[in-house]
Amino acid sequence: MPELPEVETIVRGIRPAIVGRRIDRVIYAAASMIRCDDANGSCEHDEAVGRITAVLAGRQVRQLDRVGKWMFFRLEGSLPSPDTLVIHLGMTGRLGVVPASRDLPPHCHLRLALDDGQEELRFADPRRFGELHFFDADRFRNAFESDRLGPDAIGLRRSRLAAALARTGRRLKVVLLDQRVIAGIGNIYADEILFAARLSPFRPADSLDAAELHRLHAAIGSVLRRAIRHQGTSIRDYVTSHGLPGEFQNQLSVYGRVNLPCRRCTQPIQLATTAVTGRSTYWCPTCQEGG
DNA sequence: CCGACGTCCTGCTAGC
DNA sequence: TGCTAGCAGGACGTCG
Repeated sequence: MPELPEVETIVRGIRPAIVGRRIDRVIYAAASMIRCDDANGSCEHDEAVGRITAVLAGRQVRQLDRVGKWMFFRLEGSLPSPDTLVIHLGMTGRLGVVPASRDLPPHCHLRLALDDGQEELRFADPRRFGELHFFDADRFRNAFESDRLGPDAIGLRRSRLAAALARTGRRLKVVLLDQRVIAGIGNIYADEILFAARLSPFRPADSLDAAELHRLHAAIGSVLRRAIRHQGTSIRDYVTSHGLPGEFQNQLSVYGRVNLPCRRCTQPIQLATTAVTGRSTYWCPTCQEGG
């Protein structure tokens, strides 16, 4: 589902509608989706719902950040450690600020009334792979981030990428998907990036020479930025925060193009399902070196 | 350290 | 037309 470009598109869409506004009240929060971390450790579900229901009401959203596929809603108050609401969209999550009068989507797990009650932030997720977290202090947010997230793929330094690749013999595709190494790349963009870099997904990460490393680093930036410009990739579930599909699915080089001619060399695109995490991997054996 | 595989869920679609 | 198996953009855990 949403990878970095889709989450970035949603963040850009929601930011003007939510930053600076007050959460009037928590209309609904699904117990099974919520976790929170505070000084007492991690609490889950029913207890978490009680906590966020009590704490979010009346708070202003000061900032909305993104790291990888995670969104961080920073709330004013309780300085010097603002509280943070964290949302991950999983595979099928949707997020938007909509008029409160609009019909509820199926599987809506979070509803926050904003300001005068005219609008709501809504999170819906049929498959429920998404996650909602709440932290009441920066140190919990920081611990969460350093536990699970590497540097964001946008703005990643080449030296940092080089160091991460040099220390493992895992296949390139697996490493690109590892959120602790680089945050934000998922199955679609891993394949697109490796095609753009002309590197086989099956290459060991520590086998790249300087030119190949340069190509990979450049491809990460260019593919993701291009996808953001096109509002992300809509294959089945993803829509922007305005409910519209993205456009990047029309620009894909390899993902979903099994047996179609490679746009570069016209040879058929290959699909591997079993190798590499059991997920589908699309690539061009002619253009991508070292399979 | 690494890869393979199972698990959490629901909904859509390809194929019989 | 109708049913069902298989598959899906993610992330985490376990096992060998």
